[in-house]
Parts: sequence; C-alpha cells; structure tokens
Amino acid sequence: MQAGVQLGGPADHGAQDGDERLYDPQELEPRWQAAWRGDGLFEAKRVEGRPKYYVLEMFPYPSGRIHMGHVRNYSIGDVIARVRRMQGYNVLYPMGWDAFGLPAENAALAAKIQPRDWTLSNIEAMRTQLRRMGFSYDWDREVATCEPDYFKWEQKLFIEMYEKGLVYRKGSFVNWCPSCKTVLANEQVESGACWRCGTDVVQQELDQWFFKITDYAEELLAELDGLKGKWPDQVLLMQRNWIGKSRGARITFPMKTPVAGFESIDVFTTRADTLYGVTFMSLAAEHPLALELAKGTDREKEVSEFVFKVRNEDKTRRSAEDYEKEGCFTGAYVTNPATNEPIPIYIANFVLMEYGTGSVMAVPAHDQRDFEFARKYGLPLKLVIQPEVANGGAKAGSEGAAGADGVGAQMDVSQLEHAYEEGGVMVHSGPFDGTPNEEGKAKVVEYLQKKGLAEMTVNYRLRDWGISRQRYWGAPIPMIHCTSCGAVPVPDVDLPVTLPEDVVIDYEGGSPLVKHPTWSKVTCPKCGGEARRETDTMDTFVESSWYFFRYCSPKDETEIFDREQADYWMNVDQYIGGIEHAIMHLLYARFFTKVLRDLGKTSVSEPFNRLLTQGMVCMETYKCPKDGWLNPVQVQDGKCALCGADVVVGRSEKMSKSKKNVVDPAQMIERYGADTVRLFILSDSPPERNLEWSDAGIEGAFKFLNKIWRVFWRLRDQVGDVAFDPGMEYGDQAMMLRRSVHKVVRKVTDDVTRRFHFNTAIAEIRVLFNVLGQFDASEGQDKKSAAREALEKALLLVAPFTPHLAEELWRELGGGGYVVQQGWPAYDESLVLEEMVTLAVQVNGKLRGRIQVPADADKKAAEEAALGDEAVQRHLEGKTIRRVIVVPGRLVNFVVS
RNA sequence: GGCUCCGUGGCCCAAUUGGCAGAGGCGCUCGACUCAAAAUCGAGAGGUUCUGGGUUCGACUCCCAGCGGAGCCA
Repeated sequence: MQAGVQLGGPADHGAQDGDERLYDPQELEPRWQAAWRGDGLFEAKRVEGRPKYYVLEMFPYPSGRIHMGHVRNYSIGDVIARVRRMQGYNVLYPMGWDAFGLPAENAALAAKIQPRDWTLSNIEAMRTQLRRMGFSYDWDREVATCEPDYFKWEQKLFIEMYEKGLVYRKGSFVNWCPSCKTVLANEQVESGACWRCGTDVVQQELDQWFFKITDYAEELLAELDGLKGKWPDQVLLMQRNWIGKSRGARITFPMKTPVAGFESIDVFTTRADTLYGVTFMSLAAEHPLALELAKGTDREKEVSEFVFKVRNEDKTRRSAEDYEKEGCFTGAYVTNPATNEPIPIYIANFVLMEYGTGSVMAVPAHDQRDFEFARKYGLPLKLVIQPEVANGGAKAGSEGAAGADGVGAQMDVSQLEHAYEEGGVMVHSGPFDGTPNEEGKAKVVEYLQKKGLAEMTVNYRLRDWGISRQRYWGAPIPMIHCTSCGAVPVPDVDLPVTLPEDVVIDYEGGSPLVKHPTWSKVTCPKCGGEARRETDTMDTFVESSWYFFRYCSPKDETEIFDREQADYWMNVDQYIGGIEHAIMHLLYARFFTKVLRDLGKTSVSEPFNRLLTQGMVCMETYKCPKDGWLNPVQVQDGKCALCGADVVVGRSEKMSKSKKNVVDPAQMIERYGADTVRLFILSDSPPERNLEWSDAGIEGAFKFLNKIWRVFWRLRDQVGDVAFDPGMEYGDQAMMLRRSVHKVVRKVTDDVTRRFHFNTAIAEIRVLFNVLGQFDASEGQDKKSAAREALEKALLLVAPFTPHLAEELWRELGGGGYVVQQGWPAYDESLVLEEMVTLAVQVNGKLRGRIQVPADADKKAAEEAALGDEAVQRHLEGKTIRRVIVVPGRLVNFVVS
C-alpha cells in the first residue's frame, strides 16, 4: 500500500488482496498531471472556428496554504473549464496571485522575514498544492501582482487616470494608534482599540489619494439591469443599495453672518415638502464649519470637545438606528429660505460627512432620528404634513386619534409618539397648504429655485474610493511632491516605482517607506528642485480590479494588455468567487473596466458576463472546557486530546482559524487523493449554498471512486473488444441500460452547463454506476455493445469531477487521446422519452389514485382514464364535479362538492 | 443596527414553471459472503417540509408575521 495512505480506513477499501488492479490515486494522479503538463494540454489556444470561453476564479491571496474555500472555488471552475473544452470551446482558464497585503508585513514583524521573500515562498507552496489538485490552469499565464512587471502598468494607469481628472487628493480620516504612532487598517481595530497594544484608536486627518468612482455612479447602477439573470439577484441588490441613488433637492440655508468664508449651508434632502417644518439644522462633526461656528464664543470649548469625541467614534455605529443620538448647540443660526425664520445649528453625532453635504435640515415631526434628537434637547416640533382624511373628515375622532402611533386623522403635535413619516397633505406651509406632499417635493424646490436657493438633484450613497494606504507591501503611488510644483506624476521612463528591499519592518512610527533614509528623496521632474516621493501605497483592491485583462496577454512588455488579445478573450464568460466580494471587489472591477474603456484600451464595458458566488465551507466546532477551541484532529472519541475532558460539540460555522474548525486540504489529498476531495466538495450542496464538511462524506466519496473502479474492470472484462454498434438489435435488458445511460447524460449535461448544480449531477452519475453495478454483460453481443457505450459515456461524464481516474480508465478502455480531447457525450432523444407516464389523480387536492396513460395523451383522454380508476370513483360517488384540472404528464384533479 | 440569504426523514441534501414530498450520500435495521470482522453485494425502516396566518382547485415552492441560524457592512 502507498506510504502516503495512512490513518487506517481508506487503505482497506481499495481492492481485494491479490488483485493487481488497485485504485491508487497517489500513483496515478501525479502521473496524469505530468502527462497533461508535458503535452501542454491546458494552454489557451485560439483555434479558428471555435467559440471562446473565459473561466475565471477570484485569484487567491498567497497566505501559504490552500484552504477548503479555495478547493471548493477552484473545483467548480475546473469542472466548468473541462466541460467547455470537451464541448469544443477555446478555453482560457488562468491562475495568479493577489500578492500584496498586510499579512506579509505581519509575517515580517513576527518572523523577521522580508515581505517579498515570505510572499514568493508562499506562492511556490500554493502553486504546488494547486497542481496536486489537478486543476487545468494555463500556468504560462500566471501573474503575481507584487512583481514590478505587473504593477508597472497599474502605476501607468494611475497616471493616465490622474491626467484625466479621475484621481484627486483630499483630507480624510484614518485610524491612528497614538502609542504605536502608526495608521491601522480597519481589521486592526478591535472594538475601538489597537490590536497590538490595546490603546484607544483615534481618528487622524491625512491627505490621501482618491479615485473618482462617483463619476461612474450612474453607469455602474444602470448597467446592473443588464446583468439580471446572469448575476445572483442578491449581489445585484447589494450593489444597488451600496450605490444608493436617491432623488431629492439641494436647499441653501443662508447664514445670518458669514463664518470662515461660508455665506450659507447647503443640505441634501429627499423631503423638500417638509421644509416649513424645519426647527433646527444638524451638522456632521467632520463638517468644515463644525469648529468654526462657535469659535471665539463661550460655546467654543463645549463644541470642540463634543466634535473631537464624535470624530473618534466608529462610523458604522454612528449610523445605527439604536445609536444614542447626541448633539451640541453651536450658538449659530441659519435662515430657513422659505420662512426666513432663524434655525439653530447643532452638531449631531448621527450625521455623517460622507453622505450628502454633511448637513441635514431637521424636521422632527416627520423624521424619527430628528424626532428623538428634538425630544432629548427640548427642540420644537412643527407638524407640516397631515394624513389625508377619507370621507371629508367623518373618520376623525377618538378611534383615529388613538392609533398605534398616536397619529389620527387630525394629528396633534403634542400627542406624537413617533415621527409621522408617511404621506399626506401639506399644512402650515404658507402657499403650499393643501398640496399633496409628493407634489410638494418638486413645488417647494421650484419656488426656491427662482431665488437660486434650491435645485432638484440626485444623491448617491457611494463615495469616492480612498486608495492610500500607509503601508510598505503595496504598489507605490507614482507621484512626487514638490514644494513649488505641487503633486507631479513620475515620468514614464522612471516607471515602475519599485519598493526598496533594504527596509526594516517594525511597528514604530509608521510606514517603512517614510522611515527609509533615501527612498523618498527625489528631485522634481518638472523643476528639478528638491522633492519628496509619495510614500503611500495603493489599496490592494486596485490590483484585483484589472488582473482579468492582464491574463489575456500576461507577458506584454509594451502596454497594460494587448488590445487584440483582450478583444478576443474578454469578457470573462464565467466568474466564480465568494459572496464576501459581492460589493467592493466587483464594483471596483466594474469601475476599472469602464475607465479602461474610456481611455480607449478596450471596448468592453462590463467585465464579468456571468457570476457564480459560492457558499462557504462549514464545519462543526469543538470546544474543551479547559483548552478552548480544538482542531478536529485534537478530538478523540469525544475527548480532548490534550487533557482528556469531554469535548463540547458546537454548531457548524464557516471554517476559520480562530474557531480551529479547519480541515487541511493537503491532509485530505494525502489520505484520499485529489479526485476524492474534488468529488466530495461538489457533491453535497449546490455551489451557491454553504457546504457542510464531514468525515463521513469524504469517506463516501472515496468509496464511490472505488466502486467506479470495480464496476469498470468487471464490465470491461465482460465486454472485451466488442465495439459499440448503434444499429444493433437490442434486447430488453440492453435497451433498459441504454435508456438509463441516455437519461443520465441529459440530466448531467443540463446540471453542469445550465444550472451548475454539480451535486445533482453527481447523484445522477451515482445512479448510473448503481445500474452498471447490477448489469451483466457476460453474454449477448447486444449487452456487450450497450455496456461499452455506457462505460464510454460514464467516464466522459465523470471526467470533469475526477479527471485523473477518468483519464486512467479511458486509456484502459482503449479510447484514444486524452479525455478533454473527446466530445462531451450526446444523448439520443428517442431513448429518453417515455412511452407511458404515471399521473396522480386528486379529488379536491387530495391524492386518491394513480393511473398509467400514454405520454402523449391529451387532457380529455387523461380525464377519462382518471374517471375509470376505482379508488377515484369511490371518492366521486354522490358528488358533483365542479371543475377538472389536468396538468399533462403530471396529474388530474377533480374539484367536487 | 442596516442589508441579505437559509430552515425538508437521525445527519448532509433532491424536488428545475405552484402539480404524486424523496434522487444521491452518511447513519440505522435485516439478509448474503466470512471461522469472525472489515470491505463488498442485496433488502428495509424512517415526515408537523421551523411556527402561525393568507392566496389557490392544489403550497416545500408565492405573500404577511414570528422563531431560529448564517453572511456582509469602504
């Protein structure tokens, strides 16, 4: 037995002693992998007259080892790629590495190893693991985003975008640890504190680079419609909500006296109809006027304390509904443009600078957040929308007024318990009294527009994309800061801007690039004076926003990608990845594609034609009362391997290192082989659903491959060299086998090409092998012929899932060439159609009998046959038939009384 | 907190357009093979489709409310 097969179990199922034909995945899998590679079988080729198909999986971060999430993602993609090849497509199926990112710096900190060395050795290790899985990538197209020949083009694109006005610089807040004196990524902030030293994190304003994705907000939203039916509805909805388009108005509130150059404050509102109900204004703590308004007054201290407190709070929490609303009066006033009333200005903790204008006109009677705020600070409510009264007010009275919200036909401000946010007619609104509020939204704006104080506008929740990271291990932003010329792009000849390798990664005082003695010291390309290189690197989402273009011509040394190649391969026909990237990665990739189009580099507008978002791989969790979370291998017979205590089995959750409920793919490959792992990871759930990993499940998959192996050899020996002859006379048994085979081919084809429901496809293949397992072809030419047809088709069907096993047996069957060079099996329609079908017969929706009718029986014939059934007649006795519903091929239902 | 998804035999899951609740796997029971077991082969049992309402001739499927679980949130 193989040295690699250990831990008992699977080694024993292989075959009986003395049988030379042993299923030994550890031997045959590497052998076929070498053969495929040697013959360049998976190189993307452009064969004339064949359609192209581009299959892509979201490329991995090279963490060092593949995990089950990768295995699932890539097993799905590999099945699709292999099926398409067999169907005659020119398939592009590449793989690469999203190689920049924070973990490399953390490793550098922990293990004193350079991020680059750590990353490259991880890539090496993971490539070996992926090869061992037998995935059919074109490895000649591999890219690693941390290599200068990749990010050079990203830097060049950055400059082109800068020149086109799509890149700008502005102040923005970052998480800052005052103790480590460094910027923290969001994932390094744990409940408001630094992950390493526990110091409270503060918000610090830094000048940072932004991509103007908001310029494309409308197009990014509009083109989602064209993806309907091709992308999961869920993802489209999440993108739509993220972009968050709302129609409303910008309304200008003049200031009594200008402050810091501001003569007025603009607000964005979707409820211009409530303008007469404004009783105060709320500003975000980040608003440029927040500190200015109280400057030099007796409120200055209180206001600045409040502003700094709020600025340091978590933004997600600040926008939560149950968040305690707090505010602080600035002492300043604006004027309501409609009524000329003075409106007090507050700083409010729930207003965010990023949305709208960072200032809100507060209408406490008609907005719940404003309502709570007004109650807390004793601010007045003004009711300006009344529900429309049905039947001329007849309904008014105690009943209406005592409604759940205290809102009746005639609402009274003093009795409001919640804001009234629904529609109605405008009241206390000067010239607009009696106007339905929906009409009022436009009319109020029109009225103010004449004075230049309002306009209809559209607002997006989407904000510009901040790409500056105060990190070492990322693509340097190719800009130079000159005291006299300002920000100047790095000249073309100086690209790429590479990272210095002689850096010290520690955790003190910020980015290693800032601390490097010489790297940032340069001369200005414009004036030749002393200048400083930009030390921020780009968000790693930038690299993953265009890698799918680079795969089309990965070695191009003259431009970002070869247009002719990209025109041929793009778009990606099928993209596959985790749902966790439903928003940002996909939105950024869509944005970049449109930018590349507008820069004249491609004609493609949307990068991913179809999207499949796969579910997570889950596993039970194990906890020891003494030793905490346990890895599955640390649990033996329900006891903790460390201390012997009873282990508590928790519910199934996403595999994660923190919960230790991980199963290492490498161990599974070593134990069962790649084919078994691939088969199991696809066989229990459809791809979009979560998958429950189980020992019993993988064991079952391994047993099935052994069954294929046994059934194959027995039948092959029975068939001998008899070829399949479609014109032969087939007896009943051979005919039944042929019918089963062709039905399975139809079902599997539909499942793997249209629905991607690999679990049901595998179930169907199991059915086929169950049938084959009971089939005896030892006598009769017709049975031998049918059995050969069945074996051929069965091997081709299972090949995308278990390619090594299929390849081995295909050769043994005498098939020429490789499996991927064969056509995808076809089925004969006439063998699939049934002559007779069973119909269910219901009386008043309850099943009362079953009848057999010819498959092509019409409604009348089906009804008559149903009436002839004894059990049905009993239930119809003495009743009047009111209606008869016949669903052809399904059922007959008598509605009686 | 917001947004989203999921809930079917003991377990993982099928049921494709609203039409007979059960394809496949795991487990369990019985039988065959075996000195015995494993593996293998054969047979079988197993249901409040999370709960409550609604629409319909008919609901696992559609709608509403609730319960439970999970994911994402610059």
